[in-house]
Formats: sequence, structure tokens, C-alpha cells
Amino acid sequence: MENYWHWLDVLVKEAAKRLLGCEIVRVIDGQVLRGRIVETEAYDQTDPASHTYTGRSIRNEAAFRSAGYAYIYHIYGLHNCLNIVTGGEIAGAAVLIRALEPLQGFEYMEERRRQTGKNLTNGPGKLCQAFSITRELNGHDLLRPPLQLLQEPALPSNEIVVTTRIGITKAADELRRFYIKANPYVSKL
DNA sequence: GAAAAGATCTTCT
DNA sequence: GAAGATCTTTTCC
Repeated sequence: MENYWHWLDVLVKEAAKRLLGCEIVRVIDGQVLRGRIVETEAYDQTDPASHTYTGRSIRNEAAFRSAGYAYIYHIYGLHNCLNIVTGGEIAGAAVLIRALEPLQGFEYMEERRRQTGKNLTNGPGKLCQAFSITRELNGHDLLRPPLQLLQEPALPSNEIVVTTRIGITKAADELRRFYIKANPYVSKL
């Protein structure tokens, strides 16, 4: 079992890197929104900062679903955050999507955000608002509309920057945040 | 431009 | 009853 936790941890970090450059496609009100993932963070059950650290609960149930599902939670009373589940069934692991580079549907995003430019999607709460991602989609299978994840070729490692995570107090010195080098949509460079 | 404060509510103790 | 994987606005340099 010790070995199992080790590899769960290795794999979620690997998935967080691998998700950089992949596309999120959202269909809403007859419109298609697209964005490219530029910043991620890895969380799993071995990690004190993770919602799954203390095991299953009502809130984190979706994080224990099959890999490739969405785990969406509500934070600070007014924001939602999107995760891609990577563990599956017996262990909770997920990658937080912290920032997107908008590709399509700018007008819709500007209207929802009441902001323009990089402020559309350069933060986990911001991108959920821009893409109308709410907890109705918690536990959604990301192979299907109205919210899909499209795989893209892996980025070369010299394009990826690794740092500590944002906004946490536990395990704050662990290198579990990944972003695309010099991308203006990264939440905090 | 940085720092501080306020908004606002679900989940878990 | 408190904490929290955040964002906006205001207030100061």
C-alpha cells in the first residue's frame, strides 16, 4: 500500500504537467467556448493540502470518481474551482486548473466576467465564471459535452515552470504547481 | 503597483 | 462556529 500512495502521488503530478496545453471546450447557450490550459496544481490523498487528505466526504465525492471526471467545489462563498480527477475510485487525486488562455468565445467571457484581457481567465475562480462552470457539472464525464477535455501533444519540459502552490497553508513548500513559461494568462508569474 | 479589507456561504468540527 | 485550492475594490504610497 505504501507503494500505491507513492505512485498515486507521482502520477497526479505527471498528469498536472501533461494537462498543460490541453484544451477545455464548453458549450453553453448555443455557444462554444474554448481555452488552453496554462497553469495547474496537483493534489492527492497523501497531501495535507488536498480536500481528499482526510478521506471521502459529501463535498469531495466527485474527486473519488473515475479519472477524467470533473471535481468542482465552491470556495470563499462565491467562487467555483475546476479539477480534473486523476486517481479513480479507490483514491482521491485531482489536478486544479488555475488558468486558461482563451481561444474562442471572447465576447461571452467578457460579458460574464465584466473584465477584458488576461483578467478573463487568469485564476481558478475567474475561469469558472468566464466559462460558466458551476457545481451542476460536479462529477461530469469530461469526454462528453457540455464540458470536454481535449488532449494535445505534451509540451517539452523546458517550456514548463515548477513552483510551490498558491493560497494554501499546509504542505506549502511542495513543488506541485506547473505553468507554461512566459504565458500572460498564468495567474501569478 | 502593492497592500489591505470586504464579500459571502458551504463544509466539516 | 471557523476555515477556506479566491477575487474585487479601495486605499495608500
